[in-house]
Amino acid sequence: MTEISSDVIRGYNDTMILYLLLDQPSYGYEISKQIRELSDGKYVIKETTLYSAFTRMEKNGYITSFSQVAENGKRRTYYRITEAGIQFYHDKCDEWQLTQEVVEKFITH
Amino acid sequence: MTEISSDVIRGYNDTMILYLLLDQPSYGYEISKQIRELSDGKYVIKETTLYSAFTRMEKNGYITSFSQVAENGKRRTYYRITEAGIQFYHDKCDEWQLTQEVVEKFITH
DNA sequence: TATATTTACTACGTCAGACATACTACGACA
DNA sequence: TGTCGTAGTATGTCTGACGTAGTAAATATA
Repeated sequence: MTEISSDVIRGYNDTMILYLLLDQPSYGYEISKQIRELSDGKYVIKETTLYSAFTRMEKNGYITSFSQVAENGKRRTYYRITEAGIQFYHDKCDEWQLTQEVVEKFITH
Repeated sequence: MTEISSDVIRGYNDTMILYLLLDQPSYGYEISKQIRELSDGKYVIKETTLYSAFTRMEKNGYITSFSQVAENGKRRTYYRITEAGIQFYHDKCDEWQLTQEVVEKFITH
């Protein structure tokens, strides 16, 4: 079966995460589930990939974090997208269009 | 201006090169020019990226190399795609379809 | 009640691919 | 004479993904 390799999705993990933060803050486990569901199980992000993406994006100023006790009594780290993050996300969407156009020229159907 | 980042194209450099080898053997400089032209200048592969891709793909059995003296009297290293390379290329094309479907869910237009 | 599973992470280390920088060498051309 | 185009090679660094492992609390199941 065809699978999505890490080399291919590399560079779009951040974009996917940011997309899921556009509406409201969220946290690791939730984001992970949403990526799996939205992609119909075709893509499952690794935990280490996800949490290192959070760290990187916070350092880059694309997200901010805050700790909060959830309904279930557990302490979670939530992430909120910043203005810079929104801008970055939109730039990535533009880049995706361009990438598609280019790669398509080298693909046979 | 929007540019294609190396993280995004990563995983498709090999595919692009193989595409250009489908019809006949070719060599670095020529491949490089063709990628630039076919992409309308939107993507220019770096020399180091290209030649290390040749080395990697030869090791993986996707291409074979032979040295030949060209019309201009210069010795060039040509590369020819193998059966395994053709198979790999087609697998990558399938993967591209899948990747597109997945990424699209996280992109706003 | 004991155990397994789900939730929600953190730490550490490795690897591959892209690329920056630099260098070689030859012919054409101005 | 020097620069541009052609056609590479060598070396080393960086980033993002991920393998492996461990922690800990809540919830479901036997």
